[in-house]
Amino acid sequence: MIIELDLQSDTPIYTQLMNQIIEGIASGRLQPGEPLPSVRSLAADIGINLHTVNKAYTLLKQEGFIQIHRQKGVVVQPDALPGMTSDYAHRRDAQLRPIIAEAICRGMNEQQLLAVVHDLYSHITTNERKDAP
Amino acid sequence: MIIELDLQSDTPIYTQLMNQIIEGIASGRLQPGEPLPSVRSLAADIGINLHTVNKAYTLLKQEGFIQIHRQKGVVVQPDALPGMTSDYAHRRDAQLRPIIAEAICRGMNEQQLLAVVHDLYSHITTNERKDAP
Amino acid sequence: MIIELDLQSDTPIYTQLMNQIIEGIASGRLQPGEPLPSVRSLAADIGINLHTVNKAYTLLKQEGFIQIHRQKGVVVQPDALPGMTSDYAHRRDAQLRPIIAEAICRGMNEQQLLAVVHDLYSHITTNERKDAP
Amino acid sequence: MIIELDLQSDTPIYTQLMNQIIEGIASGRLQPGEPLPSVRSLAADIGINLHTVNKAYTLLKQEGFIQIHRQKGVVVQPDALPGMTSDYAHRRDAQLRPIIAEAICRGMNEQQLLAVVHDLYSHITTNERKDAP
DNA sequence: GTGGTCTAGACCACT
DNA sequence: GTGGTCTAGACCACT
Repeated sequence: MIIELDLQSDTPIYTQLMNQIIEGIASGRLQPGEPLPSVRSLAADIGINLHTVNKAYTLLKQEGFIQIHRQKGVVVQPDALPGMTSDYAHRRDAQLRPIIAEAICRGMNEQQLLAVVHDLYSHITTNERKDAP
Repeated sequence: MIIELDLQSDTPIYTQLMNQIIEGIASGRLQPGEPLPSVRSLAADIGINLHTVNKAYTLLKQEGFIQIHRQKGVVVQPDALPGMTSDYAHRRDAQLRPIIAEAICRGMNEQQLLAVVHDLYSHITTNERKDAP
Repeated sequence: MIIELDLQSDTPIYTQLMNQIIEGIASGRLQPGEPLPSVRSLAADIGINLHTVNKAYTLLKQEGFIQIHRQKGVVVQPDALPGMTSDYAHRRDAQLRPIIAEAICRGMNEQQLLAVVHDLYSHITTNERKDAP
Repeated sequence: MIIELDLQSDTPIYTQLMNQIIEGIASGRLQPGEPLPSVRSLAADIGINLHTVNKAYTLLKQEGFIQIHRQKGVVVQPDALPGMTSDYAHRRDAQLRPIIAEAICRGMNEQQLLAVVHDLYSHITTNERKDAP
């Protein structure tokens, strides 16, 4: 899987890395049980600090998206993925809320906003590369 | 308008403040041309530092949501609000993308996700208090 | 003479007022010896504070662009205008310098910059309204 | 690069700092991709507060003259510099206009004014020290 | 070590 | 009284 980072972004690198892996899982490009590169090799591949990869992996493990085995290495969660806890629902709404509010201010009506969400949803699930649409 | 901040949150206070004001505008609770409290009085009201309010106001001004008149104070943008630039569209998509990806991982299908967006959209535009839903 | 102020600009109103009057003189729309409105009437006309007009007039007088007579009121300097002191030359260069530096950074070559200055010079001296070009 | 500030000037320190850096880029003394001192070290070097440097850097970043990498520090924009947007052209003209008007009032003809601009342009691009001319 | 955020407190320009 | 600027000092996230 190709990881694309923007080192100038003000989104922390470990967050970008987490997002890329989560999107990989969402799209099916990363299958349950599929091995991920080791902390060391991934850090070397994309030219970032070991600690940064480690932080991303640790958080992904905490949230249940991956498993880290001392010997076998890192794999995409082979069992049930996290699911829709109410904690998650609150966090999701808190993230969406300001985005939707800004969209309204900028003149998007509900149809337009739903269309954008639909497009992104389709785009992710149809397994295309990030830069495709 | 009631401002609700979570000082424990890892979202910076000035960002929360910006979001609250943007949502106020989106909901119609803040009308174009309506005066906002001065930097000092708002800071005193919500018990934070004047500079933090100033930063939020300055950024909102830069993005075109409010106007700052040197001595008259601050008002909600009375002229055209920012609008849908392509810069904005990219930023919006970049914000939505990881949220949607995580929703997919957690088993939300498209209908459920659109329903969540619909609810939040309606909720904001029907001018309810934040804690209502 | 029509005064155009931008109350939202971060240029102080008194400075804008000074600039408008200086440009009026430069263009010939304001002739030497020509009377200017009183502080009171100008403030009323353009809807700003007395003190603001007063400050602009006082500074213009200090710099020699106008005369203020207790009885006769305010007139455009009927005698020699300020002239090119070395103080002025330094101030002018200090003002131009950062503008030129930014123009260079943004890719303007010398011809383009000189053309812009030429256009503005012609524009002012041909006595057109501000929004003409 | 040597930074020269006038703490007595009524031009804010952060503006002077921005101007010096922009002129450094214009002159070629600061090359694309070249690192700039950290907020803290520059503040210490020139004896001003860290926040003042931070403000200058943040604004330069917003205008696209520099990049700020979270931990690696600050570099001169290695990619394309801002360029000539119409926003910029308007701002530039608005800055030049009162300067030109005053020059006219003080008796400069167009040749003289163009000569001054030419001299400053050459002076900046020939990479001389500020106090040279 | 780097920038980001926040506080507390001060003085100033503008109106 | 308003926002703008500056200082001093602190803690934090990130790498």
